[in-house]
Amino acid sequence: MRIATWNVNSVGARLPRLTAWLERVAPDVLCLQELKCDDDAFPVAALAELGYEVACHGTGRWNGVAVLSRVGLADITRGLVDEPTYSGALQPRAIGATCGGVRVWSVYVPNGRAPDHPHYAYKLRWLDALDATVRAEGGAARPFAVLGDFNIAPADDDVWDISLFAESTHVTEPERKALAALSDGGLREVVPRPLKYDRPYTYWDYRQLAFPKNRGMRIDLAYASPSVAETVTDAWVDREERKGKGASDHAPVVLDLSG
DNA sequence: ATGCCTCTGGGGCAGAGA
Repeated sequence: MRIATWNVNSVGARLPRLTAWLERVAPDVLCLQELKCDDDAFPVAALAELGYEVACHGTGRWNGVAVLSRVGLADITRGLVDEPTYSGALQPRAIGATCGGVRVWSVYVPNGRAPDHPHYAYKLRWLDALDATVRAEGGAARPFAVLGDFNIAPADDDVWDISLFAESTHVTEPERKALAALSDGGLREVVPRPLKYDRPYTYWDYRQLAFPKNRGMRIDLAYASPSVAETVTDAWVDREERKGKGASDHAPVVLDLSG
C-alpha cells in the first residue's frame, strides 16, 4: 500500500496538478491539507473519475483537510477530542478515516506565527489534543498513521539555516516536545529520503528562489504505529512536484508499505 | 538552480503562510 501526504495550498488552484500527480504516483491513500475550499465546493467528481473516495473537512478561505482513498473509506471523524478553538471558533484541521485496514489521520497543525503570539499557545493546545486523540483511539496498538503539515521541524538539520530561526516558531522546544509526546505514546516517525541533496525538506518558500537554492524546511511529517512502521519499504519526498508553474509550496511525502 | 510569492474573498486591497 502507498500512503502519501501533501499540503496543496488550495485544492481548487491545484486541481490540475493534483489529478496529474494522482495518475503519476497512484497512492492508495492521500492526506491533503490547506484545502482553502468549502466542503460543498470540493472537486469530488474529478477525483471519483480517478477511483478515489473523498472525506473532506473545510470551511472556505483558510485551512481544510481531506483523506482520499481507493482502498475504502470508513468511520470518518472530523476534528479532535476536546479540540481547542482560536478566537472562539473551531478550525478544520484534522480528519480521520479507516482505509484498507489502517486508521489514517490528515492533520494541519496551526502555524503559531510567533512565539509570543496567541496563535502559538493555540498551536501547543492543539498538539495536546492531537496526542489525546491518538491515545483515545489506541493508535499505538493498531494499524494507525498520522500524516500532515505539522509546522514543526523535528531537528535543527530540518531547516536550511538554524541560525535564522532564533526568534521563530517551528523549532522551539515546546513544539518539539509535542512531537516527542507522539513518540512516547508509541508512534514512530517515518523519515523520508530526499530525491536530491542531503536533507528531505518538504517545504520551500515561494519567495527569493528558496527552492532552487534549496532553502527548505522539513515540516510535513508521518507518524505510524509499530505495526505500520514495520512494513515501510520506502519513504521519499517528491520534490519534482515542487517544480514549475502552479506548484504548491509544499512537496508530497510518500510512504510505501509492504502488503 | 527549473526560476526571484501565491492563495482567497471580495472588491481595486488585506490577511495568511512559515
